[in-house]
Amino acid sequence: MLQPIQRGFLLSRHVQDKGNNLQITLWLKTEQGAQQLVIDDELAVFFVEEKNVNNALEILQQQGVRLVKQQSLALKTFEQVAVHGFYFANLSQFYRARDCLKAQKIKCYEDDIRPDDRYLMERFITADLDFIYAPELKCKKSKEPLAIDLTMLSIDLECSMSGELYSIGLYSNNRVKNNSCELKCELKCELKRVLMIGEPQTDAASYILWVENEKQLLIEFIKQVTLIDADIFIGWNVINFDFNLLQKRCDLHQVKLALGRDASAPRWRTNNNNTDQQFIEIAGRVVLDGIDLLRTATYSFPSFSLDNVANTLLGIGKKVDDVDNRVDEITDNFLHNKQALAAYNLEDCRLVWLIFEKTQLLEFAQLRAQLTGLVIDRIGGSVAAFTNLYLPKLHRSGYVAPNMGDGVSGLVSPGGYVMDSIPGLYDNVLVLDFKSLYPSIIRTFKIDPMGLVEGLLEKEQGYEKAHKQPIKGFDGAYFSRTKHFLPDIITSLWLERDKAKLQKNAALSQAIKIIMNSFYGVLGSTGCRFFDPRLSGSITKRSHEILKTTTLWIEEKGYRVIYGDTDSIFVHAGGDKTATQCQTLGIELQDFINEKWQRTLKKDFDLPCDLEIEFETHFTKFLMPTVRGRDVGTKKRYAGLITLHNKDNSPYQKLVFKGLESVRTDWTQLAKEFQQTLYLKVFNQEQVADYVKSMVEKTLRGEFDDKLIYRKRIRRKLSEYIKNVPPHVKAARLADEMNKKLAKPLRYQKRGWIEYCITINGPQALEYLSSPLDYQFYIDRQLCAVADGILPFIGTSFGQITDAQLGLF
DNA sequence: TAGGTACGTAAACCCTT
DNA sequence: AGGGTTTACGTAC
Repeated sequence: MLQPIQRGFLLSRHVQDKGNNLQITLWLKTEQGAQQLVIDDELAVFFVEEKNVNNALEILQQQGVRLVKQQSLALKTFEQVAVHGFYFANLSQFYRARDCLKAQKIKCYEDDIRPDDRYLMERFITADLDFIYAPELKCKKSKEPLAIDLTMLSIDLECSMSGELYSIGLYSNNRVKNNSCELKCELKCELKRVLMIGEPQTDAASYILWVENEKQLLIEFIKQVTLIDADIFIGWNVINFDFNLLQKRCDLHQVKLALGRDASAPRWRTNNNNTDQQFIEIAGRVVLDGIDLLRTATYSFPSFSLDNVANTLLGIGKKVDDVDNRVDEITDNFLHNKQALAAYNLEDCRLVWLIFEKTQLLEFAQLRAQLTGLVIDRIGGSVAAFTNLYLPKLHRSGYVAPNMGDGVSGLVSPGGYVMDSIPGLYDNVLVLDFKSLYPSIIRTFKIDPMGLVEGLLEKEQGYEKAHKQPIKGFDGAYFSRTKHFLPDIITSLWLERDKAKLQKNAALSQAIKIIMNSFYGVLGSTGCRFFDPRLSGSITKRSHEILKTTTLWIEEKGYRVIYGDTDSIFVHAGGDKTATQCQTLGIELQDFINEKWQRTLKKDFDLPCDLEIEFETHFTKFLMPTVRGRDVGTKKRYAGLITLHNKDNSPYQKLVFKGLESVRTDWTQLAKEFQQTLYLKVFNQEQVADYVKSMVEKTLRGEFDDKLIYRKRIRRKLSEYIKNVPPHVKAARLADEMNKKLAKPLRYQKRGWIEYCITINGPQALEYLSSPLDYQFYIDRQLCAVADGILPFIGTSFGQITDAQLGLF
């Protein structure tokens, strides 16, 4: 009897040796629930150049490595050398073979591709798959993305300083599928639970579940997890902290941390090269960390503390205490006010949940998995994503992929082109941007690893018909007009992104944008097997040409280009224009440039043009500062005023800062507020002298003491600052010396960030501030530096204004 | 369990005097 | 003491 085809979303994959064979385990979420698929007839494979085959076979035989089969294949390397496939029954033979051959300098191709990844990749399976038992298991890519809901569970631990658990919070608010009701009807089911060690309190909230001791807490947690049976755990630093601690406490009490859907304990992996990053595998479940995922989605915060992120994204204010006090407070609450601790515990779980909802993080992660084939909990992975998408296509065109390092040569490819700016205080500056410039260059000029190989062959062999001539790149590169993949991969992503934008699906649009932009970076990264500076160089050098040529065209029309960076051009429209005239001009320039590029590429390359510039911003006022203390214009630092409209169409002004002190986290609040107010006054042609003077006076009077705090990252271990000891490191060392004296934990030894002030005795950490603040330092280094960025453009300076002030005394 | 380069600024460091 | 160079950080794109 024919089994029905089932479909599922891939939660995790795993490969291991079982007996003498490989076993690939996939966990899926299907509409009927979670399901495990086991594939055990796969072989591991790598490829060896034909000329090395006999030698390789001999070596493997000598070493007693068992080869299942070896065969000639219709595959060749980028150097056009034929290869044989070497197949192995299990991982251990595969790895031994690889090591033996490597030791004998015999090159193996694709020997770093794990069999589970290869199994999925070669079937073009990313995240959605169809499977059938007919009678043995068969998997294939689902034709269209599935709409399978994954359920999440937010967890958070509270514990003592030394890691003894107090309580565990659980929160979820998953959508509930309701089949009896129309599609529109969406039900949510809120779950609140805090497992708390202690005597049951009769008046306590009903979500508190009292347990006797730590061991019971762990057992109850496992029970709850099994009962709730969520697909995804979420939390804040949840792997490195919460799960890590759970594992330790379970080990201590000899409790099996049976969180897997098959009741297995987690598998842990550490990052061998650097960092303390740990990876966790739980059978049939996934752990997603909010911090990592926000970073992957390109969110950036001065601090990724839960308080700060919740505050910024949700506007939910929780008091931001100092760390020591917080730990004390938790312990104090555990001893005297368990209900308060439970509420606090639950609230943190809920905040994480709300952040995931607000930023569509789960949807983002799911879409990324569907588009790239990366597992849903993967951090980073641009290179792997590229490989997943590219490798199977390459094989079907008769090539094996090069190894890492194959593409290296003496060449270096440049980055984006940054124009020299023309400093000044301007009215009406228009900004035009090329949309996704690098991806559009890849599309237009057919930049592609295999395309480069084929293009060079075509060039060598010569083609009579002009239209078949490969496209000239840079550094001797030629790209085939017809044989390539990347341009088409980008084109289809581009179309998906346009759809996503139409549907206002921000998470999808963002996921696609990140993937498209990562392709250039990957081609220029030596960590990628397809790295070749001729590829990245043909992208960036073309972008230089495009930016310079576009600038020329605008100038030929009689407008002055005052700046440009990588894909943007800043045009001075002239001070005599109305807002409407500026809008019209912006559109006019945009259309003119787009049309001209179409014609130019047709003429020069016989290519359709996917480049597209867009008029994006009209600055009514704009400042392009000079480099500090010099006459030349700066790069990557500017400010401007734009006019926006409320819902009722009433206009309001918005200040924009790029690169300047206002947007730098390592400048004081004083400098930032001063800059914003001062720039606004200058843009609105108001008097500034009184304001500047009053800021100086108030600073001296101590009115701004709470705004004089520097915040800076400590990017290395404290002991690694040897050649140079910057102020923030001085403050950190002093603070930890104090901590040592007071027998408190050291806070700054391993990376992190510090808040400090400059006192008359030098830098001191905020928590050990003992000397008076050095007001003159702040006036010179923060107020003066900010003021002199703009005041010269209205014919004055900080010195001039404050000298006059001193003159009065 | 490998996306990139370009750039400005502050302060420390180092050398010469 | 002064000036050039290096280090560290954060940012634009």
